[in-house]
Amino acid sequence: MPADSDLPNSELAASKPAVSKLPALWPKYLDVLNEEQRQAVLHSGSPLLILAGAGSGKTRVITTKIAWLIEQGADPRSIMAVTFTNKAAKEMSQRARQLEGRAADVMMRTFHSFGAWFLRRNGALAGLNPGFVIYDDEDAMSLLSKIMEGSPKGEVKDAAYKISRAKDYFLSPDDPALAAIDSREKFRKIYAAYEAKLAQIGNLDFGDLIKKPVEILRGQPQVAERFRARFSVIMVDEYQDANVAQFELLKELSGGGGGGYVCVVGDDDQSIYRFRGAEVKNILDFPKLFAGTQVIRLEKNYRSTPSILRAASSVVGNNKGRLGKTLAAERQDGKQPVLAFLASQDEEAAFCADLIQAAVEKGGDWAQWAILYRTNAQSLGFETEFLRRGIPYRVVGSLKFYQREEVKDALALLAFLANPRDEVAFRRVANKPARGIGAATLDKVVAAGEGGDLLEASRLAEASKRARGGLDAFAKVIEDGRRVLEGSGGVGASLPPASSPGEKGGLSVKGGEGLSLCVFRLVKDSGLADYHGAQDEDDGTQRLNNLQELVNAASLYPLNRGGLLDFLESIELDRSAMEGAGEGAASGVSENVVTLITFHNTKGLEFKRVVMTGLEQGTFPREDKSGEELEEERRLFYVGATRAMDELYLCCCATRRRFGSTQGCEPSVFLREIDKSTVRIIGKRPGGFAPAGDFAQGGSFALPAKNTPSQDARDLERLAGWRRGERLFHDDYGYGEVMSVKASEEGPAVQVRFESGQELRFLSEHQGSAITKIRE
DNA sequence: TAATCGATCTTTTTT
DNA sequence: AGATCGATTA
Repeated sequence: MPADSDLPNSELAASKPAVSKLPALWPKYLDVLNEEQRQAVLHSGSPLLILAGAGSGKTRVITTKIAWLIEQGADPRSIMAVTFTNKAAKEMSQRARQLEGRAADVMMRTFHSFGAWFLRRNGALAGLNPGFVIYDDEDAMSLLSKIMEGSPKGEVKDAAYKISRAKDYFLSPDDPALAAIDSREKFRKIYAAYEAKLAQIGNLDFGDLIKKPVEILRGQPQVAERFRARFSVIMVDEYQDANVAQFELLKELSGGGGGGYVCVVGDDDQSIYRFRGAEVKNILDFPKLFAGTQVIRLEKNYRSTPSILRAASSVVGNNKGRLGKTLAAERQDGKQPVLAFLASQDEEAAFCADLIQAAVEKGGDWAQWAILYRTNAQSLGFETEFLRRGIPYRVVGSLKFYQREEVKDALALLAFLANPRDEVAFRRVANKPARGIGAATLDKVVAAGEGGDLLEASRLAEASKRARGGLDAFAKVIEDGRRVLEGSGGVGASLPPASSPGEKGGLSVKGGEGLSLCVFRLVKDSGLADYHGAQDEDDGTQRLNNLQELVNAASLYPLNRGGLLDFLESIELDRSAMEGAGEGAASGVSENVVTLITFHNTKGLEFKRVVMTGLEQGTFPREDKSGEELEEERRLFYVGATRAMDELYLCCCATRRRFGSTQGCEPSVFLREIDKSTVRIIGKRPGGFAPAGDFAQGGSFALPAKNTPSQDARDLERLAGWRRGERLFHDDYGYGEVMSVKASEEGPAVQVRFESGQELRFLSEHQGSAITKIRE
């Protein structure tokens, strides 16, 4: 748990680390570091930029540095370490504590979590509602669609995206630079209206969690002073993913480098969040904006074998906009990376399952394996196959749980309880389950509320008799919930819920602990539990179970307003928070299971064995990415490949189901770019064939002996597995088309013309060759 | 106001 | 293929 007060630690804030005598353990901690790592740990004074390649011991450096600073006398509470993901924050905190127990008091959070923390304490100064609830993208969309009523969904989506980007770039509606995002006056107005509405409701979106703190720090010098005094050390991990607003926040908190000590760590080759505003420029320009910056490069890779590293580097090397690092492998070479051509995505799943099962039979752990894919949707095929074969797995961060309708509904009830001005939440649940409140009535209530308390408004607003009954019922649910929460309602408060907890309806409160009681009460009394429970009956879903999980998760929070806000915040900011919370399994402890994960989510992780799947044009890289976007995809490939310690597998399918129909795929450009000498190519490729004559380099060729000169063309084509006009991909020559199939002394031979214009003759039926058939 | 049936997309990636 | 959306109908 991070320190919870923002009071300055004046007496300690000033204590700058001074290199002096080392306590007993320290030689050990420092000895395991290489020269550059040690320099980075011991560095002090000027701003520091650590350019850390993949697997170069970045986290070790940061955590050791934190421990070192504490050891040197810095107050842990004066140190702030910011990351981008909760997972990274947790790991950093854990590892730092292993080195130095007092690191538990260091503020280690994500940027957004820090922003929320800051705003709860200082937002009131800027007229913000300290009881704000955080809107996710979906909530922001529904708010916007109300503002843009009548516009097609696509336009609303577009506007929502642009507003989000605008905030990433620290642009307000009145900023002239907003034109860089959308120059239309119409957009500026929409953005302004959205901001006004959000302010009136008193809630915040993700972008606000960064942007508002900057505005407060700029507008309220005394607050800025307090924070600069409080934090004398600020460290940022994964700095290549910082957006402009986050950079501004860093500047304000650190006093522009003139105040505390600033240390950022990043790798331009691993910048993969440009699409949401990350600016590699931040890392390139850091030395310019923080005067006197010292740069330390960590270029020794301790994670991967040389051939894995070479494969990864050969691809990312095709990018133009790079600082250019040369990562040196410190490990001995091991198993060559394998490039496998598969016939279909089903074979891909089977291939992965085969690999894993074979390895586990030889005594390996499931947990050594990770399956990587570009989009979350791809996890399904693997899940099905693994389930069938009994391979234990875990899908990381598919964030499905909080996107589920029933969970969003329950959260909306809580959000409305926390903030009765929350129009989005109100509209979502007021008539759920149906209480006879239609769209017209909802509008009436919102209008009557005039941006104020909608609970009050639902009591007072004019409505038809039927709608009146519905509104009263809804209001009662919320009022009861409030009474439970405040515990001050005398009679009503400590009383058991109207429907007693325990059995009925399948939903229960375990021991009636904490906030669970309130969540249970709301979900039950609103009728949501029964409503979704009925759905389960109909189509065998698990909605009630999901609601139960939510109720259980709430038990960790106290039954009061603060607990409610904390609960909602933790859910919005850390969607993985609930993983494993439900099954009662020992949470936290890593289980022995295979990891299914998107490329993006693997950042900062490592696995002994990694399978990169879906390496086809259109899947990875996605669609027609080009220019800077293609470079980002390439970096994503690099991130994925460098997660592997011992073994790396690359899969490319000849066909893939997309939108219902099966389509032929061409191999990813990344496979053309990859250094072929570092990978072993395999593939039970139907119709695959071997290069003939001069091109039959090495390898064991099982040439078909049969050769019947009398065969007609059709037989030959069947024998060869190729027809005239078919398209194919050759690892060395690229795309080509079959011109003819003829008999030869060595068996059926296929004449291929490549895009380059070059024509080559190949023999058919060969294993392990360099050609893939492209299926339409 | 709610339910039902076609038409129309859908898949980025995350805080 | 499946979900989602919107217009049409009860």
